Amino acid sequence: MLQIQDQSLRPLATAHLAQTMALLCLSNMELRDRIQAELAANPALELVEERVCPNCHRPLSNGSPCHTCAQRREETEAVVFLSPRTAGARGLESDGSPIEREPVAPLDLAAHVLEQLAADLEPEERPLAAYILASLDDDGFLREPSATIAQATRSTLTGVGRVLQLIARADPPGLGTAGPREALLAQLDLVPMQDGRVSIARRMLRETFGELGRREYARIAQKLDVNLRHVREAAAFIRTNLNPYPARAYWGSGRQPQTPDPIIYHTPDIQVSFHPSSDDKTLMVEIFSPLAGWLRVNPLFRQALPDASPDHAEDWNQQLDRASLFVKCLQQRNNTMRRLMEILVSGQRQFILQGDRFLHPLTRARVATEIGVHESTVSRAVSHKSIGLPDGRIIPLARFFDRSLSVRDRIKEIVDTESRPLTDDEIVSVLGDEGIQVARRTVAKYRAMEGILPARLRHGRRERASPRR
DNA sequence: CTATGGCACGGATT
DNA sequence: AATCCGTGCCATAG
Repeated sequence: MLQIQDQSLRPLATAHLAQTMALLCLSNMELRDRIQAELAANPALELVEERVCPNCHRPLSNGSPCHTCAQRREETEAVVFLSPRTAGARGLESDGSPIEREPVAPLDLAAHVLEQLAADLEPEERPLAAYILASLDDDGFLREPSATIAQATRSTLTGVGRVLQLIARADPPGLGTAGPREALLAQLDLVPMQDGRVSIARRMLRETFGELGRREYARIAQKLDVNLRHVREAAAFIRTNLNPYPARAYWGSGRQPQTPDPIIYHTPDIQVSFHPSSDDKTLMVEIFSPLAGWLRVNPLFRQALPDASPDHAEDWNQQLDRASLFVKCLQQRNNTMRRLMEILVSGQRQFILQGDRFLHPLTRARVATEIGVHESTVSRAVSHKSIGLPDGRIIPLARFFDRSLSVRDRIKEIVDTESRPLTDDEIVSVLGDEGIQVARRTVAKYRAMEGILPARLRHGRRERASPRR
């Protein structure tokens, strides 16, 4: 008897493991879809929408985290818990990073561009150019199809095309294009140095624009059959050197501090913030749940089981097993995520609070031994997850394991504060003085990753302070 | 001649 | 086993 039970349990155990692994590498959004699919397919599974704390299952009055769970363990520096708040899709540009619309007065912009084009425009093209510039929206895009414009201004289609080309190449580059993608492409054509990074960037914009917006670099690398590192470099290049909304560009003295991440599609899977208790030393880490509510095996289904007709009994049993397995796997996933985050936030506290420079070197293998799981488990737990930091930034969880981030951050600062463009070799020695030993070639790579142009091309950029001359 | 990017290699990481 | 990362070497642009 026992033998039989044992044998029937063994495949269950491996199934358990396999499914836990499969669930572990899903992001919150993916997990939500997965759960919904399971709910639809399996009547034995039930979603209880009652608001309870996912940690202790005590009822919650409002939507806030369970305070008994969030507040216990006063002495620790971080509290990690599963949050009853759900992470769903969010509006394109709602909270988080307020996008300040800096409405460049359309007239000024138009005048500025017209001035530049004066030399290249045939006299009879001037009204056409003016018409186009006046039709741009706040972002600098042209919503009207060329044909309509040609009709309205009594010009030819080719004429419109020619003027559009000129406008797109004028000072805020990318004006008059159909959208962010086209604007970026137009700007890309103007980059002085056409190297591999630029051509990858171009392909990324052309073929995998959606993935780029979602930061799915791995998928892009796969689709384009390019090294992942090159994809990252190209993405960084786009981010720092191009502007998806041409009319919002400041070509003034102040860099563009508000451009970094205008495209945020999701809430993070995890959010770390300051604990609301009086001292602000304690961090609070919420692991968002994918759905509002919690899953369990439907008790009614279980009760009904003995009454099942013989031909259904088999099916029902199977569904029941499947449902309880699924619930267990989810619990396991939660457990692993919680332990992982405990290690991460306590080990990388400085990084979270003070920025990239303070990321300590950390490997997945070390974390794995620390929490006593296989390293591939850690790998899965970390992948495809994003985490929101107290300062509002949303970064991939995998960045906690980026070995070169702190050095790259330092290089960025060196370049930002340099009085004259420093060569890579000079940067090497500056870093050396600070005790950071890296090869010249490595500095070049990091520079590329950050989208920083080489010293020679860093000269007089961004000095167009005012449109007037 | 100098600064920099491409390629490729070996060791570490996943 | 596959992939990533730091580096050295070499070609090339300026």
